[in-house]
Amino acid sequence: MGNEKILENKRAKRTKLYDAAYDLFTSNGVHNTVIDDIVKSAGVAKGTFYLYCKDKYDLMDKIILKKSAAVLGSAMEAVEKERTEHLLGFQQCVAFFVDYLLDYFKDDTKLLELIYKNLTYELYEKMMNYEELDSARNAFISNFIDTGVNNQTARYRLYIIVSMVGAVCYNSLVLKVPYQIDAVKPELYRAIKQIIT
Amino acid sequence: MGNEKILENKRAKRTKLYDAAYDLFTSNGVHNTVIDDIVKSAGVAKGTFYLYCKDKYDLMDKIILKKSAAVLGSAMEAVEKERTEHLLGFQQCVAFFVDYLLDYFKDDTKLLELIYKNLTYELYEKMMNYEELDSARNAFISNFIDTGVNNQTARYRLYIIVSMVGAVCYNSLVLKVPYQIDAVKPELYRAIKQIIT
Amino acid sequence: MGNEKILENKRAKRTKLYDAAYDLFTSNGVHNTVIDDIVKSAGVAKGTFYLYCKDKYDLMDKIILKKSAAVLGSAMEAVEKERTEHLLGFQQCVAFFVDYLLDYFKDDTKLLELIYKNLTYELYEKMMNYEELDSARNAFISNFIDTGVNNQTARYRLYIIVSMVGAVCYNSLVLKVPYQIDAVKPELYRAIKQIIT
Amino acid sequence: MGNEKILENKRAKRTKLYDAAYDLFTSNGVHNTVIDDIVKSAGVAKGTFYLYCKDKYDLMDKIILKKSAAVLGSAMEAVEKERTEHLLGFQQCVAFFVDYLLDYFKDDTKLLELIYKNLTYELYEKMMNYEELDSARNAFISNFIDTGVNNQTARYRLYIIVSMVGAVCYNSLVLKVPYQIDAVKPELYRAIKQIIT
DNA sequence: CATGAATGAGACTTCATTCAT
DNA sequence: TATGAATGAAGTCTCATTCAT
Repeated sequence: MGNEKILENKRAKRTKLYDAAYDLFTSNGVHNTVIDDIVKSAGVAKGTFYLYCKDKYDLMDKIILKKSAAVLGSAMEAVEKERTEHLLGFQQCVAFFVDYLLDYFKDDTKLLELIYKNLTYELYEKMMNYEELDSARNAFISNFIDTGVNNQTARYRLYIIVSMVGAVCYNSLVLKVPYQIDAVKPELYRAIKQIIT
Repeated sequence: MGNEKILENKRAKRTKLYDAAYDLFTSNGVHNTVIDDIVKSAGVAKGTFYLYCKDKYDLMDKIILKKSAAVLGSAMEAVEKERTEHLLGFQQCVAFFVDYLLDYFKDDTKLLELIYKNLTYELYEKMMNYEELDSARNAFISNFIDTGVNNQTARYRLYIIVSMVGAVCYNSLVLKVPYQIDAVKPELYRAIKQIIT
Repeated sequence: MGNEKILENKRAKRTKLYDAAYDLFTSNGVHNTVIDDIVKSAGVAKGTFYLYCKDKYDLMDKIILKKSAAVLGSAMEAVEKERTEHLLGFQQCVAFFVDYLLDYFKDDTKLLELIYKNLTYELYEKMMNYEELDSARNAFISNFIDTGVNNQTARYRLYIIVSMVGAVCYNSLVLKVPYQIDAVKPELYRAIKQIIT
Repeated sequence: MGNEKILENKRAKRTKLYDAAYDLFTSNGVHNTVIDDIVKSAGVAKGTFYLYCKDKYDLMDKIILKKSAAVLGSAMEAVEKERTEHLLGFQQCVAFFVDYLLDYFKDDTKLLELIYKNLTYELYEKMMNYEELDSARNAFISNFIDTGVNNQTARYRLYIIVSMVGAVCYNSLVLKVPYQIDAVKPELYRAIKQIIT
């Protein structure tokens, strides 16, 4: 029945809004993007915007959440595939994971910037409630524990590694100071290895 | 002559503007502070603002620069004092330096937030041109080299450490996720030590 | 046949719309009630609203008309019952009538407000075309004439009394200034009596 | 100095806004007047509006207050002049006062409508705090007391008279139903006299 | 008849910037 | 220099109404 068509239409509208907003947010910044830009670019009426989001920042949060989950999800998938195919050990898995993200964000520094600049407590909490991520983190932690550290320590070290990698990525890829990512990479891997060991 | 007094007056106005803006930026965020708030709080007329700054973000940059330099300067001074008084080794100096900043920002998370959220390429470059910081960094690097690494490697490791400490500080002190700074601190110091070694 | 059921359904929808709108109009004011509120509260679709009313103010008029007629009708009924049961004289009838309305609106000031604030020429005319009210007024007038005044004078005095009672009610019950209705009541009755005499 | 000119300018702007708004409010109704109409009609920029009022209803309140005070003030002045010139008694003063207002609003029914439709508790309170009105009311009350009633009773009767006159005025002049003011006037005066006596 | 997603005109409000004094 | 009233472009958000299903 027609219900199907309507739902399809709604999905299309939402997608158009998300895509348009994503492009504008990453190209011009959230602050410099106005709702008029978004709806014009999406080809919908202004009122339609408010059927799908409370305001600009609500839309931004949703986009960041969606994109982050997508990136992390594909990274985790890639790690898992590599691990089973090539029987990677824990350190190799971590290195591969970091490598994957570095490569990804190298080609999409704008997304990294969007996420990094707009991460808030609330957004972080929401992100952590994504079950897929949770399972990945647990896998990470349990592998870590196998190396002989206790659970809490493993969690702290993971946190430190993630913070470090994120910050280096952001500085080198987005701010582009003071060193290019490729130059720092060997030392970054060494640091990770040192922390894990 | 009166010239002196006029200059004194101007300096006072500028100071009032800076102080008012700093309080508002850190309390309510840069985005939520309008120029009217600043001039009202500073007790000067709106037009006066434009005699001293190009716009809100120009003022913000100047404030961040000034405050950052002040914090880093006092940290470096403290390290130097401690070093000569207690004959600290390199690792101890680094630990003391990090400790100083952690303590400082624990009591002033708002400044950390202001700096972190608004750091740009341009601002970073300007900050690096402060000679005082430069000399400190050089001292750091040369100490580092004494441990046996080459100059470039030392610079990369310093960069990684600074990024890591900054990110952990920001996450734990400003976003307050996922762990409190005091809980992570031992592992953070261990990570620094591992990277230095 | 199903025709019956359809009509029943329509009546139910209309009733739901009226009831929902009445509650919202009296709780939040007509101005602050939007059509979305009404249809949501009534549990019907937005388009349905336009099958039953031209717009918000059309619905308001209908509601005011219906409610006013109901209140006046029950007041008149009560007077008539009292009159035949206790053989009330003219002045007593008037006092009883006013008393009835005062009591009624004391418990439903919101309705009084709705009526008073939105009474227009058109609405007044429509209200006067309700035959029940007409017959009541005629009874009133003829009783009045029996006291010795001519028809036109009776009508003027009735008009003055109604205006006076309405205004005092509105001020004391809705605006609640400057005096409470119970305090003024004795003087109000005295005034009515003086005008009738 | 130039200060004078600036103040003069401000006063002119305020006056232009008030006058434009008054004309629009009375011609088209408050609801149908938008801020754009007001500023266009006043020949000022939209932002200027917000230098002088919080919003449309704030401006309305101020206008009602100002106009009401002006009308009541001139009525009171006229009564006083008449009283001293022709040695009017209390009843004659009341009649003259009512007559004055009736005449005034006959030529300016729009103002009466504006006041009546938008009178609120808050506005009423503010109006009562105008000292000029207060002194007039006190004169009225004390004259009333001279006729032998106690203070509270005098106040109640005054309140009833004001309500009655106001309602009859409004109905007859604004709604124009059911009788013209000139036809009802004799009975209205009789009613006042009866209440006073 | 009933639905509710979509529309877009239009209302309100803010605020960086200017400029006459 | 210093002032602060005035500006008006630019933004946010609402909501009555339509119409395809």
